[in-house]
Amino acid sequence: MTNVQERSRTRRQRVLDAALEVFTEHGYGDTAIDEIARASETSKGGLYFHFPSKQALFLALLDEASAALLRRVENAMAAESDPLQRGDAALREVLHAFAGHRLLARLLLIEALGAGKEFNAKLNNLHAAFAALIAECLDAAVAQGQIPPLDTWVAAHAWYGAINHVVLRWLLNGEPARLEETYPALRSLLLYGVTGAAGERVK
Amino acid sequence: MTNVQERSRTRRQRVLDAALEVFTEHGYGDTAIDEIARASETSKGGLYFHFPSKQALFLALLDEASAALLRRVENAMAAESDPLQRGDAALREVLHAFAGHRLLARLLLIEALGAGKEFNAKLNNLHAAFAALIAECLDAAVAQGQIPPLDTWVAAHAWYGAINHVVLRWLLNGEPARLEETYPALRSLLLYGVTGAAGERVK
Amino acid sequence: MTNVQERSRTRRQRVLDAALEVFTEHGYGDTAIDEIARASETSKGGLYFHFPSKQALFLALLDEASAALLRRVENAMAAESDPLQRGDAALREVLHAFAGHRLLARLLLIEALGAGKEFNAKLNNLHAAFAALIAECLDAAVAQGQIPPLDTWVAAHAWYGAINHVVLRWLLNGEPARLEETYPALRSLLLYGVTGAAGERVK
Amino acid sequence: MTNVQERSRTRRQRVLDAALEVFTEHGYGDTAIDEIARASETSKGGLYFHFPSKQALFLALLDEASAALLRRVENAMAAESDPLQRGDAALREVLHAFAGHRLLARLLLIEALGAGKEFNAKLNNLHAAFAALIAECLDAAVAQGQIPPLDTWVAAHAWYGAINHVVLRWLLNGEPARLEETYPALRSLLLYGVTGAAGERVK
DNA sequence: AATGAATGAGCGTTCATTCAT
DNA sequence: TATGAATGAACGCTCATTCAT
Repeated sequence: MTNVQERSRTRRQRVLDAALEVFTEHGYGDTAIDEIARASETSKGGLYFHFPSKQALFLALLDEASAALLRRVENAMAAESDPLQRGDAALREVLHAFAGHRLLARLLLIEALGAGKEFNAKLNNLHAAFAALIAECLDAAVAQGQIPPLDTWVAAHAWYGAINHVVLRWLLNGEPARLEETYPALRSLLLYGVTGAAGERVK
Repeated sequence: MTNVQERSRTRRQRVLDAALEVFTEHGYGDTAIDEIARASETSKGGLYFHFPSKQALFLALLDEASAALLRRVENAMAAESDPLQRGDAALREVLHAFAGHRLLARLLLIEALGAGKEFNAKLNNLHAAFAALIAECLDAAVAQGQIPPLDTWVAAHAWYGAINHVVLRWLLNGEPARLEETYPALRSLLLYGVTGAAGERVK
Repeated sequence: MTNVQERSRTRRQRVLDAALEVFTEHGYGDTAIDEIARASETSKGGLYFHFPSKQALFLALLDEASAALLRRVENAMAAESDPLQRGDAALREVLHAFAGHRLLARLLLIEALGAGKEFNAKLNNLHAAFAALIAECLDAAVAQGQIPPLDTWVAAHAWYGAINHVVLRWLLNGEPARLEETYPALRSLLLYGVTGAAGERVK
Repeated sequence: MTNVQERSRTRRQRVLDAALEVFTEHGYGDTAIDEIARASETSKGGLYFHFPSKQALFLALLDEASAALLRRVENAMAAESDPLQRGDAALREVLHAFAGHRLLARLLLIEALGAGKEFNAKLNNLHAAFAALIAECLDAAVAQGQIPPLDTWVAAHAWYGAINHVVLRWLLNGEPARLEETYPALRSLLLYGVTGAAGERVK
């Protein structure tokens, strides 16, 4: 990689970093391009050299964030072979990722939703990819007879929604203080529901 | 109530109705006050007579929508005496309410989130109220020995989040075509988790 | 006319007057909307209330100027019955109008041309209307046997072009100091060409 | 001339060619330097090596175009010895030149006018040079007794204006389809005016 | 000679809000 | 109560120009 490319990548990344910070602080609509330029120690023109529009910048951010989250979760799942363990790993990793990167959480769970219809496709992709990961585990678990057959589409999305909402509460309300301590309760709920079924616990 | 007051209320309500429609179509940030004025067959000045600001109008809308949703769910729950039945009724009613009033769903699940920090308090209230309803059922069920003890805060929010996410998919992606047909799968998941525990099913 | 309409018309007219002045001083492209707003003692927003865009404002100006010029010339022609006298009156009036309203001349002969393709249609209309007036005279003169048959389309446009160019020199170069003193020479040229034909002069 | 100088000239010329094309398509104000750079397969920096500013580039273009037009007309006139024949040749050649090089016509008759006051001097030079050529013929014709005395300043400019306007109509309106077929009518009008004086036609 | 990333002033347009009527 | 003309701050974006390489 030449120096020029390196510097270019540096600048581009600086803009993305600043954009994440500013967008998640003020929201898409209330963020001025000038703010991002200032925060990235660039000029407005320099920013527009790397990103053709505010929308494109936000989109690039969503892409990056979605990919990073998915990568982490996929890696965590790859370390497990048992289907339900893989689902468990996904849950743990999502909580861990969001807990460790509050801005990423804000971006994906809050700002992307209200930013406008243009961004829904990106969100759809993320949701679908996540649900696919979860559904895959569940299907495998069903195939292995670990769990009874169920509507994996609904289950996968409900699973993801349950996690998201808990994260959302943490983001909006600061409750609970440590996001990851919700893990046992969430795990239990998703595996056994509210009726518990203590006697049949897997593993 | 005098005729004047009545007319005033009529006008005010017309504005709220129009605002719901326009806000949910374009989003908070991309909605111009003029549009709402036009849609409610009022003038901009007339609108500002009834609501002191755009923010206040949106807030009033959130209030109204939240209250309406809560009222419906509370009524549905009041008809049941068994704790888990009450939770079941809540689930059914939320799906029913959102399925029958897509704009309400958009407003509460999408627009309110991204509209800015000023509206988070309202959302917090709604989430908290909902979680309280659910947690109350669960606590009662625990007290009656129907279900084992569990973290009702997490369970209540996860429950609500699971529903919301399924509704969100329906809003963003049109999937499934009929929202309410997710009810059985959601019910089963929330009660028994993915492990099913068919033998212990309540009711 | 109510007071409100009157005030509105006043404001609108003030903007048009200021726009004529500023556009003709700096050219379309180099004129900032702020300048026009300042010159018309209005706010930018107020200006945009009356005209939806810079282009529309310029277009309105062209419309007004074209119509005013045509009206003047038509009136001057209406006072004459003899075909060639009518053409003569047109020539005289155009010179008179431009001499008395330098801004109008600049607008129609300079700024409108270079302002962009969007405005060519307006110019085409003006040129066509003018040529039609002249061609009409010439056709009548031919019919009455005053002059021999000729290509009236070319003659009419050449006539108009000859006048315009002399006005243009006056605008760009200040030569001659008094525009109207070119009238006799122009008249003679248009009627008899460079060969003069002194013996056959009409009238 | 060294190879380097040659290459430089080549590059410079490529820029001028591209500039003519782009300027006449979009107008001076709406043309971005990037477009010209792209069209000339150069970089922005490379373009600025050859021309110090956008204005200077346009000016150079005007210079080149004016000079080319004048050269052509002067050559055409040099082939004739009779004064009026020389004027006739000028008329023919102008029509021929513009008909064969539409971009040159656009540049000189449209874009240069509206591009701003900075370019008026160049236009003045062109107009003056042209008028001088025509006036020279006319003066000679007067001296030889071919035509009666007349205001050669006005006649020369009116002559040029008449031609220009016909060309302008062709540029803006596409009328007539073949510019050069206006030649006979223009020639007759300029020589004999609308009154024709058929009996006295020179040549 | 040439490149293209970077600059930053400037522009057209929008829109929440005000206020005279 | 209601109207809509008017305000003005703010914003996304452009582009001529510069300069390190």
